[in-house]
Amino acid sequence: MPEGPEIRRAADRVHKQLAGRRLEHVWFYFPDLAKEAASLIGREVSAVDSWGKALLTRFEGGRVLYSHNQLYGVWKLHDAEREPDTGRSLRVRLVAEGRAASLYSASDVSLWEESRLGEHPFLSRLGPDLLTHGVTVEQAISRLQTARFRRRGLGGLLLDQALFAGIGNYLRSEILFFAGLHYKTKPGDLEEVVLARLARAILEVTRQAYDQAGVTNRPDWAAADRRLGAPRRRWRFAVFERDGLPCHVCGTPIERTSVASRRLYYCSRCQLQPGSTPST
DNA sequence: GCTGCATGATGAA
DNA sequence: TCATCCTGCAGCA
Repeated sequence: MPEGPEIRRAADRVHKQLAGRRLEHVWFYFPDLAKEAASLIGREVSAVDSWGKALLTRFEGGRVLYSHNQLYGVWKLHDAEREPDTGRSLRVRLVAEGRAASLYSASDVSLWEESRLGEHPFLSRLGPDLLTHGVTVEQAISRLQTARFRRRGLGGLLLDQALFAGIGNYLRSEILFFAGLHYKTKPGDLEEVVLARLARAILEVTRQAYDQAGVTNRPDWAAADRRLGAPRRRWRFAVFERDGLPCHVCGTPIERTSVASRRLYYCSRCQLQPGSTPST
């Protein structure tokens, strides 16, 4: 569950499982944290939320557990008595009133004092979270026009967590496709109306990924692909991982390239390179 | 069994 | 921009 929307969904699930309940057992794989586990017993889990791809579990008394799943971490919810059947390595287990949440495989976990969370090396560099910080289209536009962002190509820029926290590699391709923009486009070169279209795509695609559990494809396109019996990875996205397949809008085969050392998918006809004119 | 790749991020150059 | 770390897994012997 790697990108922001999926981390948000994980946070929701852990929140529902533990929030308002008192911890009776805490286990950490990491030696530094293991020493502190006992100090959390008896505290209530006050809330679980996320900021970009970071998940924050907050405890009564101002303690916060930071965890980052990177590419492979996963939270599992279960009864305290029942060990989940997974071959993965357990990193964190929180048990409150018989209910448990276990984090597997993640390697970036740390415990913080709420008041010092601003000093966290990763969190301190994050831009606003598109889902939790209620970013508006107007705010997104003005952020894209900020001096330190406006001169950078969107392909690299969208992955920069300092712009907006939570956008990852599949959202990048999807957002650019729905905005009809090429990855080399720079926000500073865009007319107001196009910039607004980009800002809306950023917000809407991210919101849809959250609502639809990571499905960013347009519902009717996804339904059509699904009817053809395509596997999930083929109908989940509008362009991502669809290289060679026809664009849903114009039929041109989707292309794959590499931008900022990550794969990026786009339609060369719907997402024209800045300065080029459409061919007929 | 081994290799390469992954929805991520860092640090050196 | 590149190598590197983290871990799991798909694909291929």
